[in-house]
Amino acid sequence: MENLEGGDNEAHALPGLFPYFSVPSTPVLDAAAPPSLSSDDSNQHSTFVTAALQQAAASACSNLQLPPQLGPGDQLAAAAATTVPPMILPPMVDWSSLLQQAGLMGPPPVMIPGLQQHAAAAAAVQLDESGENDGEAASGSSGGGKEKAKGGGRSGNKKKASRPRFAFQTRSANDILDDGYRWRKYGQKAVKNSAHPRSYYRCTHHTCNVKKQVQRLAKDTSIVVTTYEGVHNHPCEKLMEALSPILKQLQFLSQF
DNA sequence: CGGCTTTGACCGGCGC
DNA sequence: GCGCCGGTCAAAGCCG
Repeated sequence: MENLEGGDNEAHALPGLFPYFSVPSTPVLDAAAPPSLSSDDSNQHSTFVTAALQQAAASACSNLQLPPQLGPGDQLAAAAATTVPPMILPPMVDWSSLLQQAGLMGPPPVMIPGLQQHAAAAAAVQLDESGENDGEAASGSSGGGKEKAKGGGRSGNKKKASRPRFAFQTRSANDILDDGYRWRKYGQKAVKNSAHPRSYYRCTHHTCNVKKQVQRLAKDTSIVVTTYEGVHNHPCEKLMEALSPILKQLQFLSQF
């Protein structure tokens, strides 16, 4: 495992997937070797998004033409804003046109230079697998999940439908990356062949069924592997919070 | 008091 | 069929 060149400790936005990170962490470059989270490969559907995305995110930050009132810290938020999938943006604001007018975003769909290949690959995984059971997220599992477990109405679901999963590694002392979303921990399990337990989190948003698993690599405990399952169907709260003053300005300016 | 974490138990999938 | 293992539930406790 190698650190990203330069070993920057900046937070990194993972375009379209993980729009907001505020916890300093070092992304891990070695994308060729998916983390062995467990003895079996239960993450066979995972797409490991590492170097390319982080590089792209970094270049996106540096390429952005930002208004003078934006500090370096805001660059990340702005960069993230350019990469948030349209589906998670609030409907009341024409974000893309606003950002476009401000020079923060190119014509949709947004693609960061250098990212196309990997993002497309990731998107392909999403499309392929989410097609099966997109309804699950919509119907919500808050009730369904319960029924699935304790004896209850276990009728239909024979095979657990696969959902789009994305995993990435960060070198960080913190297990929990602040990705802007709110997570509720619902389980922790000791994993075979690993001294560190795996933690299970679920997005706290009512209609969102995204889950994530967090675990430290057995071979290199300084590396945290975060696996996201599903796609958020709501805005990133912290991102929106961070962007709201900027967007108010943009809205104001767009009137002229 | 609401939201969150902890933790033991339960369940299904899978390999043998 | 059995046992192992990963994933999830849910009660209990903690915390602001």
